[in-house]
Amino acid sequence: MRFLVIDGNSIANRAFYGIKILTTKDGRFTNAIQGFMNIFLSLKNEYNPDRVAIAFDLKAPTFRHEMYKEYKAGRKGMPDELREQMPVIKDLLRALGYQIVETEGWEADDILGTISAACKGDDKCFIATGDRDSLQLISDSSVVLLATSKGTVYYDKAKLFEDYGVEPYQMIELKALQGDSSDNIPGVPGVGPKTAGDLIKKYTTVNYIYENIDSLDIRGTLKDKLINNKEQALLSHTLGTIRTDAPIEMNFDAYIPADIDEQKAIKILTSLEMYKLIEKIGLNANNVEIEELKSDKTIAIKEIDSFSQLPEGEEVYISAEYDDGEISVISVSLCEDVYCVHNSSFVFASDLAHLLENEKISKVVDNVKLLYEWAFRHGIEIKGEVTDTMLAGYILNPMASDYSPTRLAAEYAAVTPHFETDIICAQNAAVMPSLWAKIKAQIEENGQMQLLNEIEVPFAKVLASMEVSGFLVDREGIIAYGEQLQGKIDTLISEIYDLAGEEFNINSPKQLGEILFVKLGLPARKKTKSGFSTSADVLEDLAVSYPIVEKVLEYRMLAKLKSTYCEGLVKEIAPDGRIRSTLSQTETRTGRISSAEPNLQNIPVRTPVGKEMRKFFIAPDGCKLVDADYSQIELRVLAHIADDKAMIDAFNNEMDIHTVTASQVFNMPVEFVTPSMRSKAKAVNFGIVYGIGAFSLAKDIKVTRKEADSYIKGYLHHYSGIDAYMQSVVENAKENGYVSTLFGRRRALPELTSSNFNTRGFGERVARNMPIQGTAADIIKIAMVNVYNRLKAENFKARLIMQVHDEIIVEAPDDEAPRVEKLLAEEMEKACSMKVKLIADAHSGKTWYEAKGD
DNA sequence: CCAGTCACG
DNA sequence: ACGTACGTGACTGGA
Repeated sequence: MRFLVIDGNSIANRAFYGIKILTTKDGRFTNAIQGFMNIFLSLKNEYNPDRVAIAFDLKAPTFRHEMYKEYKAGRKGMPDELREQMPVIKDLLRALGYQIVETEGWEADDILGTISAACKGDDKCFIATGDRDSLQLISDSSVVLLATSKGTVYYDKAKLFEDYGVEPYQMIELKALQGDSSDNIPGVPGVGPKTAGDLIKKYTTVNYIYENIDSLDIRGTLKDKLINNKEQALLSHTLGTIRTDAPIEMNFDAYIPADIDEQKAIKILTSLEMYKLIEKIGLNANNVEIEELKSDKTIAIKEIDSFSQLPEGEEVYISAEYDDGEISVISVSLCEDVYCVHNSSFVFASDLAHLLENEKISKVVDNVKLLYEWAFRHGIEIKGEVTDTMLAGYILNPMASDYSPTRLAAEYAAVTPHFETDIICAQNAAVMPSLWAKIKAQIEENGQMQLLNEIEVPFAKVLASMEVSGFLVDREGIIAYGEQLQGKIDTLISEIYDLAGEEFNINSPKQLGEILFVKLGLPARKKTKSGFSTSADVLEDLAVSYPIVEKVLEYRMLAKLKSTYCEGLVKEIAPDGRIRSTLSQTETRTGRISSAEPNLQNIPVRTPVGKEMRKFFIAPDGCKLVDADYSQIELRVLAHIADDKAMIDAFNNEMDIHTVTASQVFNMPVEFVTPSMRSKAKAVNFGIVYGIGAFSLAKDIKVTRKEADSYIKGYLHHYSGIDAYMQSVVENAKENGYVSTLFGRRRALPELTSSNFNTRGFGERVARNMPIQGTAADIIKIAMVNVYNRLKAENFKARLIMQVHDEIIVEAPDDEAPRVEKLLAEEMEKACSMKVKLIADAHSGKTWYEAKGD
């Protein structure tokens, strides 16, 4: 028999504090549930038990504690965010077929004790808990699986002896002497882990010590302390002893897991929005009847050979599966039935074109960017009204990671018909009509229809065109540069080894920390859980005094350039010499886009060596790159949203904002502002946008916290509109549960209701930042859609190829470049009219390096 | 698979 | 008393 017995309270606690905040859309906390299930499932998989019990405390004091409940009274109650999750964890475990064990007046660890004590011989007991108290339960038949912040640690007698040098039962003796503040067990004052360990290793038990106190080699103050606190020590011994006689079901066959109640489990998990977990447990939401969600309608999935068999309709729902950019199978729902066409005939594309180019048919697509890309590659234009469920899902909740129709249908409780198919895009198409009805209503209610149909959907087409275009690079140039870097890297490596006096892996922060701070004895500045911090801001301070540190920093910079940029980019170059990044429209929580495989939004620019990389991003022969970027878009947006007169005036008078800020923060005329003052003011401006604290600002610009604090005070005093805005945005967010941009994009902020100081602080900073970053993201999207449309309408050959948050890159024939520069700046500046005007600067050149202009 | 580090806005 | 700036993605080492 293999019995897994779990301290439910303790594991839930671990999970709650170990996982960052998670909530459902309507604000129910779920992080403890999620974490509990992750731990539970991995334990179950690893130890494959045939009996399982999950024990929970049942409030009222136990006998053991009743006598001494004053000692327990100091225990912190659990926070509400955790408390509300406990019943759900129990319900879920029951639905999955496991026994919950709780007995009035007994704590979970007594239940663990009772079960483990009954396991003898071949009956093995696996005790899972986050509480070291339970280590006393270890025996030849019982082991403890201790959940820690770093994972689960397996404790048997040997491991316990290794760590504590005592037998399991002696854990009680240790605790009786050293006490446990978290449990309000007093122990003997002045005796800590060290003394307690020594005493118990030598004399085995507390009783033995007291019975022989005068004949033992214990003297001085220690002896006095022991004698004076004898009663307290014996009391602590009793308090620390886990009982093994809890009145629970002792016929262990009762703990054999029962069958899963699929209906119930899926219902619970769906309401928790834990779709991944449904799969992980091996359930399939689609195969299960969820009465409330299923309509009585049955639809057919019809696999047809040709689009000519498709009935006519005015609104179709489209989901496709792609294989390397080509559609392999596409499903079209006309509300009634789903028609599924495999790409098996040479007329597939032209047949599909008839559907897509028919402007009388409106299309609801599940990922319109991919369809636009397919259409671009086939020279097809999608006509008629187009909208997208994925983008709609993102607008409603940018915190999700999966926007597939089946997942969204579960999230939005769409009424789905009965259907049966293994084809993914058919499953998607089948749920799309009801899903679209649901989310459309929600989008309308939120006033986000414009955001969806006039910004995001048209923007998807722009992104598609950029992805199809790609960015031309100089492959040979990158390779040559990489070799050049390698030469310097090799030199640095040998110099570093010389200075260190041995060879080691410089890339390993662990080994590097060991060399620098232990072997060479450099002054270590604390940091990180797992050892010394070797991050750049720590090393920079040391670099002036220690050549090896300077070399390490240089090594790091070059190694990064070589591995991430030279090697990483070369791998991604297509046969036509172009790099095609994936641009995601639903990745960020603020409305920005993200670029991946490769990321072209973080190509070096801040250092001269790094900036060289941009010389390899080029325009083809006869073309130029035109690059335009916004000047201070986020601060301008902030000035507008906060309606801050001083900042608005500064911008509208075309002042340098950092200099103006410096003159205010340092209280002097602009002409006396020094570069160092300007750079500090710049840091304050950035900090303000991020929701700043004095501590972090001080760290960033290396001034005292007090000074940093006075900068911020001066800033908010002068820019009083911003001061007022920063307060009101948080207040409103607390009231509404979300923040939003000028264009109605929202981000929910469940963190604001947290009782945890850090979590709440994070929520407040996000509340201050998201409307700014998000509005700027909205504006550049609008600009890009307008640029795209104008380039097309005015018959330019120029095409958009990249976006880097406040910067747009276009590839244009030489003769178009000057006009494109103008067009770009113009569209960017008029994308949004605010109290502050927007400024965009455009430049062109043969390479990205040249086109950057500064 | 995560933590540490570092590239960008 | 405590931890401390927003948003991303890629690479490396090591559990």
